[in-house]
Amino acid sequence: MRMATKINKDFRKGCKCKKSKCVKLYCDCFAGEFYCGEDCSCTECFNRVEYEDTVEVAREKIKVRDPLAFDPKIHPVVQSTRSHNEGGNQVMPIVGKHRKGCTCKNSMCFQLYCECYKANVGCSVGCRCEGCKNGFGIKGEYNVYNAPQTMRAINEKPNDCENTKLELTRLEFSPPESGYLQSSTPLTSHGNDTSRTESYFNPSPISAISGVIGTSTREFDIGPLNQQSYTYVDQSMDNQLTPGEINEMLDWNPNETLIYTTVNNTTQYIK
DNA sequence: GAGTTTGAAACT
DNA sequence: CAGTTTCAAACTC
Ligand SMILES: [Zn+2]
Ligand SMILES: [Zn+2]
Ligand SMILES: [Zn+2]
Ligand SMILES: [Zn+2]
Ligand SMILES: [Zn+2]
Ligand SMILES: [Zn+2]
Repeated sequence: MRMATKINKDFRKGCKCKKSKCVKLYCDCFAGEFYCGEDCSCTECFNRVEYEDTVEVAREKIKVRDPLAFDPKIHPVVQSTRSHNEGGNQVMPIVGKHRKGCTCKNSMCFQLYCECYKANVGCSVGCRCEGCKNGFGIKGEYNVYNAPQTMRAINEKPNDCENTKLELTRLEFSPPESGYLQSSTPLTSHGNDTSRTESYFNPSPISAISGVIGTSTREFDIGPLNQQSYTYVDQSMDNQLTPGEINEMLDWNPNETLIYTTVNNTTQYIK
């Protein structure tokens, strides 16, 4: 099964390293396991194919110190799900968490100095930032960007929709404090096109007022064992209200239980 | 472009 | 681990 390919728009702009010789993690090219290219204006660069042995030694040395050094820094957070076929489930990571978290002291996490902000993700429990003002999610604040990792998707038929093609995907998770949140999105059938754009509903109360916050375009593939896989072509966040602003508008208290369903594009609060 | 600020990476 | 230094990018002017 092929893994999803991330397309980073700012990908590979070229480094300007002077002292690291581009064989330390200071160099973004090296850190991303890329050789330096034409766009780089580095000095005494060893991060080139002709020095591949040197590069390999340098990589291994760093891996001894930290085996995860070259792993992705941003881990996806499952925040939306939709059924695609009988019993099938596709989950889409839109947002993520920084693996280590940041340690910002003076930039308040709203400048590109902050690795979380730079990666378009909110600060999470792993961050040790001070005075966090990360617009994607403030550390400790309960919002979709700080979504807990314990999430599961449950597909079921709504009570009075037995004879329809409607199916509900219920996303459940336990908020950090207490409470219980449910979100439902109606099943939609899909055609034979291999590339398409889908909209996803946020599992938090954000969907109650703004609906779509993220879109993705992806290409489907049928791999060995008839497994469905896909490659991301593009992802974007449309609604740029911060989670904090949205939660404030909703007067949403994470300690309260909120249950609602969305059927035929109508949101109904159960209580 | 030069100089400053910043926080991750590297080092002790 | 913690404290310090090094480093390249982000930022400012
Ligand atoms: Zn470099
Ligand atoms: Zn480079
Ligand atoms: Zn280089
Ligand atoms: Zn930060
Ligand atoms: Zn952070
Ligand atoms: Zn922060």
